[in-house]
Amino acid sequence: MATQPTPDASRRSEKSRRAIYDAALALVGEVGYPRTTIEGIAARAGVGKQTIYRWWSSKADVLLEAFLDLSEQASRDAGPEYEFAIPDTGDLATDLKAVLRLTVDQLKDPRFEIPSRALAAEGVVNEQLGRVFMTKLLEPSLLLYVDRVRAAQAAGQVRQEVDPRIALELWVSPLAQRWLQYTGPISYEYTDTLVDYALHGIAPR
Amino acid sequence: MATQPTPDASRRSEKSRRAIYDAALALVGEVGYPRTTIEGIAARAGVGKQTIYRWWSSKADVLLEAFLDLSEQASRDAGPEYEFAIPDTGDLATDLKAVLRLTVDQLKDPRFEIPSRALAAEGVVNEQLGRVFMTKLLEPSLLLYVDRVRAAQAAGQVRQEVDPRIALELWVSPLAQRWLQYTGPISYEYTDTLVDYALHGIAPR
Amino acid sequence: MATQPTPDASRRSEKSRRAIYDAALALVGEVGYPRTTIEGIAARAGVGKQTIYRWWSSKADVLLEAFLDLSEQASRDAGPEYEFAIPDTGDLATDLKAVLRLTVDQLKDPRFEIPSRALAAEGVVNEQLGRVFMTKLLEPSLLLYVDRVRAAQAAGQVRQEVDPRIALELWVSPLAQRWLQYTGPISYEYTDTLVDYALHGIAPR
Amino acid sequence: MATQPTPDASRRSEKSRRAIYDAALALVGEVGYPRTTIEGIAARAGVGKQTIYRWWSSKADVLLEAFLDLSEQASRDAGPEYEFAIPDTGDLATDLKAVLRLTVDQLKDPRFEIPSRALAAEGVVNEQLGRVFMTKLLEPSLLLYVDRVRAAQAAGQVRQEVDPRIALELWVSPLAQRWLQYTGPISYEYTDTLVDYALHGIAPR
DNA sequence: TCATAAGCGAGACGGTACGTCTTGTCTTGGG
DNA sequence: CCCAAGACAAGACGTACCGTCTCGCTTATGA
Repeated sequence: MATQPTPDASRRSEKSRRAIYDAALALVGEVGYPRTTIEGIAARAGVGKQTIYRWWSSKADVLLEAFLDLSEQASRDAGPEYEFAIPDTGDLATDLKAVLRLTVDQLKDPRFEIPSRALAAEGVVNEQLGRVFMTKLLEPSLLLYVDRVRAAQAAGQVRQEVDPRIALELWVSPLAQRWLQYTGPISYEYTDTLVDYALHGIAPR
Repeated sequence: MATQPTPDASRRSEKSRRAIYDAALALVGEVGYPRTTIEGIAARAGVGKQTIYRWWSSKADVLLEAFLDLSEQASRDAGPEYEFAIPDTGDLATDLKAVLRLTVDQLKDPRFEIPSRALAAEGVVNEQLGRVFMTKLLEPSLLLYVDRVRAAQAAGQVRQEVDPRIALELWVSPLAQRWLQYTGPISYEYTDTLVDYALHGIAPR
Repeated sequence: MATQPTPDASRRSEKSRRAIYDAALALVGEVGYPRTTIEGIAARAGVGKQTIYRWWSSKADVLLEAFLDLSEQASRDAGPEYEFAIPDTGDLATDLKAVLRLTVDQLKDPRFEIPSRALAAEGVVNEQLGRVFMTKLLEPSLLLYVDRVRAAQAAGQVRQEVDPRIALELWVSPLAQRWLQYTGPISYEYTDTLVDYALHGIAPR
Repeated sequence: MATQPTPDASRRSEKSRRAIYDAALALVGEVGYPRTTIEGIAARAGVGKQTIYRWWSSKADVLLEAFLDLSEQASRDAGPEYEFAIPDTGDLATDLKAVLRLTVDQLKDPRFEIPSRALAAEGVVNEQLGRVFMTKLLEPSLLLYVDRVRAAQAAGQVRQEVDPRIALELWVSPLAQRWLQYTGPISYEYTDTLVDYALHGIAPR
């Protein structure tokens, strides 16, 4: 993410950065990722192209940071500890279903959908970006599930030998794939079902 | 005088089509999807650009057909009914683990990996292509799982009320996501674990 | 003047060439040579930039050909043998003065002045262009003087041992320098004087 | 807060000025005028760009002063009254031929040739610069010729009614044009011939 | 049998965007 | 308050591809 001869970050224009984030997100939302261009972002942000090339290495990179910034902002707006924690009512199924319903809502919020879909797509084909996308955006959310599953193990609601990192994929991945690859519709009923199958399996009990 | 709308398919050059498929797959493998261009495919195939534009609507479209063709070829080579059927030994867990191990191998075969990753990525961002990709490439494989799960239901190995279309996502989606989004390593042990969790859940039995 | 991989001249668009010539001359006239850009020419001509880069190697090259074309056109318009011939009334002084007066008029015609000044300037600093400019534009006119001086030698009006190629510089170069380098005003009186000095010298007769 | 309009010349860094002159002349010599950039001069001189923009208005302006400085230096080095005076042996032809031979040598000295050619070219197209170039560099030399011709008139070697300012163009301009526009080779023999033609004309005596 | 109309290779065309370079202005921190 | 350093908005550079458009050249009927 470093550029050619190491520009001096302390002199960086905060105003330009903000304008670039805003322009990038707006354009992706309006015309889609492929038709969003660096020239377009620069023009919309009222910024020279070089200012973009100085601080980012690619369109994907700009958008990734813009989206990261958007997420952080949303977190801050939502209040300190409140959001992005998984509730622990004592009943794992109930808690997972609740969180997944929120996730369904968020996946359908166009404010997030278009840029995150664009980034996910780019990450599929561009491994470097994919890994950053995973690390910075996905991983933190997944860790919350790991914690919740561990708590459930302590409470005797999940078997001790279960690997939480794999367990969470039983509900996260199906939802992710339906969303990303249009392999099926997304609904509260669907996520509820996923949680049930994940907890109890499909075999006769 | 209408040129584009109705090219006469009966006069189509089979040689050019083959050359285009080969060039497209070769280029995607060598330089990656984004740096594969229609001009490049045409030049490599020794074909005029118009010959590509006459028969396909986009780079993604060319690559999709090329990949479809490659898959069919592979099927034919592998023998008539042999491949792509899920075995039915009577034990669902055993059968699924076996098939998933084959899938793991195939995902790591570069012959398939690069083009299918490229198509999957494009499909994420381009809904129309995504749906074709889903319908033509994914769906047929998924249906095999549906059939196998139905058989298992008939044999009393899976609960009657389970929706096979959702059940299969318990093992297919986690694997797909790890592969597509680099969210974790892929191994036989991992897929075996997925099958176990899917069948019996993570809750105490 | 050849471009990268030898474009096929027979397929060249005459319309585009004309449009480029017109746009180039117009722009040089309106904003001057340094602020005339290839992008500007392309935009004004309604032409892709590549069409310019395909056929010309530089802005100077475009303008040179445009100006050459303009000159040829002017010649054709003026009638076959009529223009650009030096009259031969039998009196060298009279003939030279008449031609130089026409030259003075032409140097002051803005239609010619701006582009030819621009080309001359570029030719000063760019030897390759300078030589083409000399060969294609200046030389033909100078040869007319050579012929006229030779005729005068035959008529006994100029000494036999005089080199016509040098002689003509006695009136052409002073005029050229005043025009190019603003070293002095240009008038009929001035050119008349030049002819007198050139014929009879400045020493007492 | 007015920065540009009135820089305080008394605080000007002499070291920077010298470094800029040296860098400018060196770059023009090495890569030619068009590829000499203000950024390049600043970098080479170890100077901020603003230091150039503060004191000069353009690349041409920098180079003009640098060249002027170089000429003055050369004058000083050559001794007080010695150089740049036209000898007066009593014979105008002899004196002019001698001076022109020195001029020929100087025109071929690369130390002077590249920058002065660059300045001359810029002056052709940029009238303001052209006039400064004329006034500061050309005029002083031409005045020497005016003086010498006047002396010759007093001595009866040149006709009284001859305008010295025009007379000198008979030998200066042809030489200048051959040099600037590559219209012919430059040699001692050539300049000698020019002097002869200028003094006695080309008509039979 | 032979014109005739299609597909084809080639590649010029009008465009758009790329990533780089330079301009002239502005800002920061050091002396 | 000059200076070195360099970020900034602006915009031209020359290149790469896009998708459309002609050009001649097979080639394969169908009149």
